[in-house]
Order: sequence, then C-alpha cells, then structure tokens
Amino acid sequence: MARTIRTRAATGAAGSIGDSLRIYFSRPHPQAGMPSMDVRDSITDAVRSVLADLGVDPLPAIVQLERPGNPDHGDWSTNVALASAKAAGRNPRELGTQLAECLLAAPPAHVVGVEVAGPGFVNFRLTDSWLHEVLADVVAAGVHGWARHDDGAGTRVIVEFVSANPTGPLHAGHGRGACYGDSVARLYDRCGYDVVREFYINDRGLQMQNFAASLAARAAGRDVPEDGYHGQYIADWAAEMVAETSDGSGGAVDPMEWGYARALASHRSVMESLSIDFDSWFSERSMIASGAIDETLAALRAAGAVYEEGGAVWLRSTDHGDDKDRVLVKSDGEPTYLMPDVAYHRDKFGRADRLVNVFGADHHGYVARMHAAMALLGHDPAELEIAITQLVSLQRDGREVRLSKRTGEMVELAEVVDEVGADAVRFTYLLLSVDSPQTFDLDLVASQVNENPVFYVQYAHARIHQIVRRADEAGFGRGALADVDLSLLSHPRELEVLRALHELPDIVARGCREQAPHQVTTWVRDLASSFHGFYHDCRVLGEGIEPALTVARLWLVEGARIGLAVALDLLGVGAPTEMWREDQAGGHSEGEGA
RNA sequence: GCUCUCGUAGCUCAAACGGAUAGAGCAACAGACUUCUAAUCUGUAGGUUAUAGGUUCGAGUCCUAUCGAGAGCGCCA
Repeated sequence: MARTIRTRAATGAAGSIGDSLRIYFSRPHPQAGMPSMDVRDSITDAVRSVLADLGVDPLPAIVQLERPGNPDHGDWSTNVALASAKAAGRNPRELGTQLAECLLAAPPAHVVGVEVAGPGFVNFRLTDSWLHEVLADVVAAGVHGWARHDDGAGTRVIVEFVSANPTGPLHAGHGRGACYGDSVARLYDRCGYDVVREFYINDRGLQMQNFAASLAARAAGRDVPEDGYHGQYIADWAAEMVAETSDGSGGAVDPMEWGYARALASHRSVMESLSIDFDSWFSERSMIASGAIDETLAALRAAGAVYEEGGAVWLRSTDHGDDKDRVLVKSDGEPTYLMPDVAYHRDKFGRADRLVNVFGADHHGYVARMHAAMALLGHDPAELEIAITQLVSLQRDGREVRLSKRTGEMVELAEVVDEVGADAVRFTYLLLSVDSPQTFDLDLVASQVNENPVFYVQYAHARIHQIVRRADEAGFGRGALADVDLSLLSHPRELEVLRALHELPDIVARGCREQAPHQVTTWVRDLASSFHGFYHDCRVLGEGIEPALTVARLWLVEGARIGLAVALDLLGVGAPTEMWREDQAGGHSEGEGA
C-alpha cells in the first residue's frame, strides 16, 4: 500500500540550493579569516620532522593518516613506522615507540596523547577542539566553499554521456549513464575543472534511415520494415507527424528530419526533468559540413596510421593494443561508424585537455580501438578516460523488461521519472558503484518510495529548516560565530556529526579522481544518519537547554545543513525545506517562499 | 573459444594508498512519541569476503589457476 509523498522544495536544479533558506534566517556572517590548518597536516608535518631527527632516510614520500575504525585506537593513526621501517633498516615497533615519545614531547595542535600499538601503528588522541575548528571552517566556507578544491584549475574537461541515437525516446537504461555522467561533471566542477557536458548525436547513417523508414511506414498505415524500429512510440510519433502535416500546411514532411527533431525534443525534455543540463549537443552531421572527417582521415594517413586492403581503409589499431585492425572506410566508399567517432574525439581534444566518456557495458569492446585511434593521432590515450557503467536490468511484474528500441517492449525514462520522481530516480541510480550491474524493479521502487534512502537524507535537511524556523520564532539567532562557545559541543552525537563533516572534502576529491559519485551518496547517508541521531538525543531548543548551548547547537545544525546541501547538489537531488506525509496534519504553509 | 567487468550477511550494496575486530540499509526479532516532524532513534541476530594457491609484518583489495554471472567479439551502429 503506497502512500504518496508530498515534498515542498525547489527540486534539483543546480545552484538552487540554499535559495529558500533566506526566508527563515539571516545569512551567517562568520568571522572572515583563513581557514585553520587541517589537523592532519599539522600532525603529518610533525611526524616528518621527527622522522628526520631520528635519522630515517629516505623519508617516506607520504605520511598516511587515517581514522581508525576502533575508538580504542585514538582519533587518528599512522602506519608510517611500518611503512618506512624496512627502508630505514629499523624495527617498526621500536621506530614507532621513538616516534611516539618525541611527538609527545612537543605535541602538534590538539594532540593530547600518542601511543604505539600493534605491530607499530602510532595512534593520536586529540581533544574535541579539533572538531570545533572543523565546524568553524565549514561555516566559514559555506555551501559554496566547503569541500571545494582547485586541483583542476585551468584544466578543461569534456564529459560526454548519454549520446543516445535520435531514433527514439531514452529508456530507463539510459538513466543510469545520464545521472552518473552529470554527477561526475558536478564533481569535476567542484574540484575546479572547467567542465563541459556534451551529448554526441549520431544524426546520420543507417540507423537514421531505418528510423525514418519505420516512421514513414507507420504513417502510411503499413507494417514497419523487418530491420526497422518496432516500439509503440513509432506508431505514436507517426500519428503525431500525420496530424501535423494534415494541419493545413500541406507541405510534405521528411520523416527523417521530423523524427530527428522529435527524438531530440524528447531527449531534451527528459534530461531537463532530471535537472541535467548539457552545455553542448554535438552533431555528427556537422563534421561532414565542416570537413572534420576528411581532415581526420588525412591526418591519419599522414601519420601512417592507416592502410588500404580489399578496397577498404583500415586503422592500424593493433599497433596500440587493439585485438584487430578496424575498418574506417568500407570498400563501397562509405565510412563506418568508427570514422566519424574518431573525428569527433579529435575535435574534442582540440577543445579540452582531458576527455571523459561514459559508456554502457555493451560498448566496452569499443574502448581499446578508441584509445588506439587517439594514440595514432598523437594524443596520450590516458587523457581519454572511459567510464563503463554496468547494465541496468529492469523488472516489472516479476520479469525482466528488455531495453531495446528495436523490439516493442521498453520502459521510457520519462515514465520512470513520472512514476517515482526525479529525486528518487537520481538517488537510486547513484546509490551504487557503476561497476555493479543494477536491477531496477519498477514495482518495488514505486511501492517502496517511502523506504527510498533519498527521503531519509532529504528529511534530515527538512528537519534542519524546521529547527531554524522554530529558533527564529523563539527569538534565537546564532549571532557571530566568534561569540559562540563551540566547546559546549561535546556530546558523542554532536562529535559524530562534526567528524562526518570533516570527511566531505576527501570524499569529493576521491569521488572526482575515481569518477565515483556513489561515494558521495554513501557519505551523505552517513551524515544524515549522524544528524538524525543528534536530533534524537540532543535538543536544540526548549526549557532546560542553556541559551549558550542552543546557540552552539544552532551552529552545528548549520554545519550539517551545509554538508547536506553540498552533497545533495553533487548528486543533483533537491534539498527540501520541509516534508510532510499525506497522512500527517501538514505543517505551516505560511512563510513559504516562491 | 578469446577479451573486458564482476563474485562480500537471507536480500540490495559499502569498504581511500594493501592496515588493527569487514560496515550500512532492507527483511526478522525486542524496545522508545506529553518533545525542534516517529519519513526518526536504540538494541538483538546475521560472515571461512566463490574456491585453491602465491606475494608480505599484514590481503575483500595485488598475482596465478579454477568455478560462477553479465557484457563484447561485423567492411552493423
């Protein structure tokens, strides 16, 4: 029995996050100032310096600091004694002991204990003040600045994804690549890269002719040709086409051009419904007009990268790791699908320093030849990164639904979005690593909308806004951060939220490096969990709560809000300010922003 | 047959460079609403990380083999 859900929020759109907040409280004005040094840097610096004093040579290139899972092992831990013992010719446990003694003699900021444990781990115990400093950094950076990096400054990257043929609507399988690609682009953006989201349109070739023939046949009341497209949408679109032509203009319509425009409009519409905004729609045809294809072939010839055999032109892709050489131009003079694709990637390299392609698993065989082609054109194949998303299988009524435009049966992405909502669709697609195949059970997702983890996370955000609204009504302001005693935040629940916030910059950097937005999903679920725990155990407002504590907790809440907003934005999921179930009395509708 | 991606709790999945006792959610069981929203929280139970070797202080992670799953192997796109 599905309960419907009503969510009041500005949904999805990048940049919308936070806009609605101004309704409830004045913007924070934390003291301007440099963010404090990350506690890990001060510790690793101290470790390096002590190691040098102890005569360890060579010094390890990196001093790895990690948060132990076991609280008995302290707040931070390093394996540097284990890692460098061999090279230094030392016993790891003894080296660790010396390291710990020296560090304790002159401890880095916040450090109150250093112990050696196990085979030679060095564990650091810190005062909670390091976490209070994290909170100050978070609120000073705000939604815009927290977990933002500049590693990519000056590097242009083109993320190409979806790129489905304009021969029919996008199906549910495309949704995964779409949400993934967009989120990867958001990660690049947050890491300082100059990002372009691009959709490559295969708008010429055999499949377009088959598509046109299918539309024409249906429009004329004939059966679709054997090698045509058989989906129901062909009949629907053909009817639309007929309706338009009989509408007075009387002019004959070219089914290919009409269908092309129809399909593209369909693509744009569903992408928009998911808040995916392509910067560029790149047409294959445009490369014929521009001569880019001929130029590319000439460049390959000049590089000695092609040869002729049997009347066809072959690419020497085996020179760079491919299984076999590939035909670029068939013996009848027609280019294969590969030819324009190579030209397209050559074009992209003219516009960017780094290319990211998102392919479905059914195209993984394509990777080797594309890399080979780029190498033959003189590019570094490593600058073309190809992310493979494993396939999505759809289930409805307990059986698998084939996702093929050629067969009649398919589930359109637009249907899925209508059924479960854009936020749930995006979150669901981004829930797991794209290395795992995903089963999207439509009945399950539709019936369990309430259990979808997206609402768990969004609810945390909504709760925050209700707290702030109540605080506002009660006349509580956060005041200036400098006047607040953050050391009052000492409850385990409070510290847990702060620890989670500290992780976000790492998660963003790693998620970008590994093109793994699901790490953001995992993190934000964890933050939401910490926040719900805090909410349950630590009241912000009420009798018996010292005003100073209320204010400190309001700042903690603000920090959590920033973390949730940043992560949800990276996922392209809306951050609602309130959520009410159908069966609840409903909230306060006054004061709602536009 | 060859290539690629995978195999973790009953189910769906996490697990940064190789790190200490492999974590969540769902499902099951037992609890918590006079409270800033219970769409929440707490507890219990659940594991030979497919199998067998190897590398080393240390392996879910790296190497080899086997078994199993998916995908790809066209002068189609």
